[in-house]
Amino acid sequence: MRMSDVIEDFIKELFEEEDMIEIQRNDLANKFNCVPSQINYVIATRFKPSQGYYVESRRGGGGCIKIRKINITKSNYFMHIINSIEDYLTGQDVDIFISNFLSYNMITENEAKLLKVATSDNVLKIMQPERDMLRARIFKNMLINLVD
Amino acid sequence: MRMSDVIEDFIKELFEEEDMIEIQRNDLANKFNCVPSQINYVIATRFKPSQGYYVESRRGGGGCIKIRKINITKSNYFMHIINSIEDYLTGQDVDIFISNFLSYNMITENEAKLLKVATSDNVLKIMQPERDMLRARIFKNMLINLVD
DNA sequence: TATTTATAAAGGTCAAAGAAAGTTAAAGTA
DNA sequence: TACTTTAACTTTCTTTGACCTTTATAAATA
Repeated sequence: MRMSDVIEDFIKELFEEEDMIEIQRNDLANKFNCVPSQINYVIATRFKPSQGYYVESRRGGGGCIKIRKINITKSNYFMHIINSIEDYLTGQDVDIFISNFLSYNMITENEAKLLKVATSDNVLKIMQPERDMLRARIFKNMLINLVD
Repeated sequence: MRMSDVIEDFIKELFEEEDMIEIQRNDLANKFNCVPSQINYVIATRFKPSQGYYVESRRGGGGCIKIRKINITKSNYFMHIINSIEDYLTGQDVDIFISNFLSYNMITENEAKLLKVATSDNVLKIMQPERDMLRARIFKNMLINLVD
């Protein structure tokens, strides 16, 4: 197992209790017997905002690195999306939503495929504008069921 | 016996215990005294998706190749169900299918909810017999996406 | 006492070296 | 001819180290 993965796991375990953790770069580097900049590497690659983490740090004596886990709860996120969808929805809109859900790890690959296919033109196969209307209903209702 | 066949057999033996295996290209090449790219050749010719395998890999230090074997019985089962569904499908039929899928652990709870809601009367809200027809299309197409 | 200066203690950046795996094309073989 | 083996080259990710910037604190000075 890569050193970076070990460090990543260690940091993620710290989040089990708290939403905001503080680490000291040199301490960590010491603990895992690596150079300090490897800690930066791990943070840069595994704790990006797109992965739901926000990092800030302070240098100098007593300095430290704070990592906050942005916990947009899944239900808040989905409810917001659901409310933002009007009565009609195009296939393109759906694609954009789904790729966002995936990049925020809100849904699984399988769930993505189900959302996509159940709202696809090929499957709905009815006239416009009823099709976009039906698509909106199906999509919204599916999302409601992903809110846990 | 060809080197490629030996390597193929070796990899297939690894699947006896697990559905997902991890190998290191250079290690394998070393073990069988061949060039690393021969491993790629074996994977490309013997572990294609059409042969029921799905491959992903990571480069760089500690990199590896993961091969997943898709569960044939599961896909057979789904394909059988899909083929057995005619042009029309009632909400009750759907309920029965879903509860079977769940009891055989073929799908997750979330997937079940998605299948259910995307085919429910409340959501489809169109006249019969078009409703049962649309339901059949949606349901079948969703299932197709759960195969593998 | 208040302000400046020096020093040490953090963390940051970036690029080179290293470690895998991927690609492709030529050569060999059945 | 089709499949296999080999090897050179490419891409991606990780590790390492040298050098930089910021901050806190203690010492020196006005």
